[in-house]
Amino acid sequence: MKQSRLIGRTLREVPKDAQTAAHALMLRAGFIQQLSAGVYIYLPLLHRTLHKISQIIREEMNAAGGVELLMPALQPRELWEETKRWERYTAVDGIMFAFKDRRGATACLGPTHEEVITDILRREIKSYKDLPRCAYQIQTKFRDEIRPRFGLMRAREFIMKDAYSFDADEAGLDASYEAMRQAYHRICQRLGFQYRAVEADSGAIGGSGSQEFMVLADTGEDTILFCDQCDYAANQEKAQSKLAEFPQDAELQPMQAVLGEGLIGVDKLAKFLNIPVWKTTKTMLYEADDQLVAVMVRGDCGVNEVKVTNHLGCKALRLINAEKIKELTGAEVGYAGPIGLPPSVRLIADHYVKGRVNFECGANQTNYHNINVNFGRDLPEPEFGDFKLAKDGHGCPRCAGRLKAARGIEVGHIFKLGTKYSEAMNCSYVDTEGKPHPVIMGCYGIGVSRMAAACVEQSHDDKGIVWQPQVAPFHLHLVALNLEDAVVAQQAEQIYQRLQQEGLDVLFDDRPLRAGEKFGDADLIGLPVRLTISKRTLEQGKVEFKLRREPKAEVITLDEAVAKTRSVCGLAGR
RNA sequence: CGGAGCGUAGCUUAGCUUGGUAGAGCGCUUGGUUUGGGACCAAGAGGUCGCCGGUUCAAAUCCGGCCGCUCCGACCA
Repeated sequence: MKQSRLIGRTLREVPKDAQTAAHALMLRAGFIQQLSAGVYIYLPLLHRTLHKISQIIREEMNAAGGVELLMPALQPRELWEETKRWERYTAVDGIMFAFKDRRGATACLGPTHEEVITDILRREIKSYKDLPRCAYQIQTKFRDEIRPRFGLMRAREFIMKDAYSFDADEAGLDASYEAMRQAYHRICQRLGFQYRAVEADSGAIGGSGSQEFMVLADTGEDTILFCDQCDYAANQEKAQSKLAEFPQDAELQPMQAVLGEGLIGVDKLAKFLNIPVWKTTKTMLYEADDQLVAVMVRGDCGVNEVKVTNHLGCKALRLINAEKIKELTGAEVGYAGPIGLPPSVRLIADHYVKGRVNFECGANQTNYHNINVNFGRDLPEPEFGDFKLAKDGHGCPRCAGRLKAARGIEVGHIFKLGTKYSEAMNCSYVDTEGKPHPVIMGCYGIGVSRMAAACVEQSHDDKGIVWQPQVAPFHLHLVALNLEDAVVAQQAEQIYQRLQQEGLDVLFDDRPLRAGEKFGDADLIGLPVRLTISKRTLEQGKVEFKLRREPKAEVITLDEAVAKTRSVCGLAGR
């Protein structure tokens, strides 16, 4: 492609909306433009990269037994009513773009495609002989995110690869899931990511297994935890952890309410009461759908709302507001405790709240804290479960190691779905005895446009993007100087043709600009190889070859440059 | 959803407090000198100051409404 024909000019200054390095670089280098909040134009350079990423994904999906199709983005409400997800996605979470068409029928722009694919397959599958099946598509998805962020990282319209597997039994699902898991690893490896696969929460979607593929980056929106000794790794929503346990008092002390004004925060509180922080207790009040719930965790921990949501089986869980807290506890925020709550409040507690003798908790009275509280004597034992948020420094749940925290960009997520959709939508098959069974499903997503952003996030310097050859929009940047010289211009054109004949993707900077501007743009765009030709190099019968990731250039023959470029870009030699 | 901020030329912005009909840098056009890391000189083009309404002799500026965009919050019990 001739750069004089390219759409998407480079910008010298950083657009003010850019929040991360990758976002700023994509805007400045002419890869994206914002059309509205969380909606981006994919300019030609990015379009080519998206195509290359998609192609790698296709190859791995096909190798894993997937077949590609393309489903409508526009979906009817009725399908979503079948799985009871319409209300959740519109009214509860509000994540779906929904509207009425001219006939008054309600439709939506698909945020995901479980309903549509299940509809297709329930007409396709009759017998166990029709299984397994795995379908995938690469398509634009729409999600009305609460807060679009970081350019392509969290957009409201984005490109996703979604795959769905259909099996007759659990063993089949396991095999399908495993094939996808391996394909995902290969995709991440081929894209050159520094990444980790982590255990993830499968949430209300249900199912028995789920993993996320996280590209490691400080700007990542998710926190992951991994063991420094074994291979345990999980996202924070899912992560379990062990806490240090402490020797307990031999005797129960009398419970007592202590006045301690304005002690917000467990560290201050523990210091004031002269007790260790682990003896303090946080009691958080939530509204779970229309039920009130109090969650107790040890004072040095936070509540993992995902774990609580799963335990309660509720749709929405949110902290209640200050007024309501006062109404329920009779105290200002900060003094809630388990004793004396109205019976309408369901009390649950983290495992590590248990087993403590003479612990502290809020007294449900402003400025008062109960000390020397004990289950059994002062209050009945609540329901126990794993409700705490795992953190850096906690113990590994599998071994004696410690958990470390890191930030990650979720580029892929694989799920065992089970029969949630197949049962709701009656997608079944008959076995060898003619008995019907619901099909067992899995679903597997990759954020294609997010992967492009992750590539830039992981590979850039102060001058611009440093593309990995396999996803770069072009293999090489042919930068021609001295184009006012007719001989140079003609030879540049010939070299451009020759490089293309060699099977290389070439961006030919044929613009009549000064060297500095051209080199600046080349660094910004970040193609793996830069070939410079000028009066000077052509007089020597050579070209200047430079790798984007290396500081130095060398002057070599065109043949050598072609061979080196092919090698750098992983193309077979000729 | 709650809170905050912003909206002036393609981009980055000054001007707004204290009303008097808009200025800069980059980019763009033309001419000239330059020509391997964003050069210089000269002359230009380009703005309904987000939209609607109000106050006023007069509004980018003050007031109200709307729209758009951005940021922050959802460990505090």
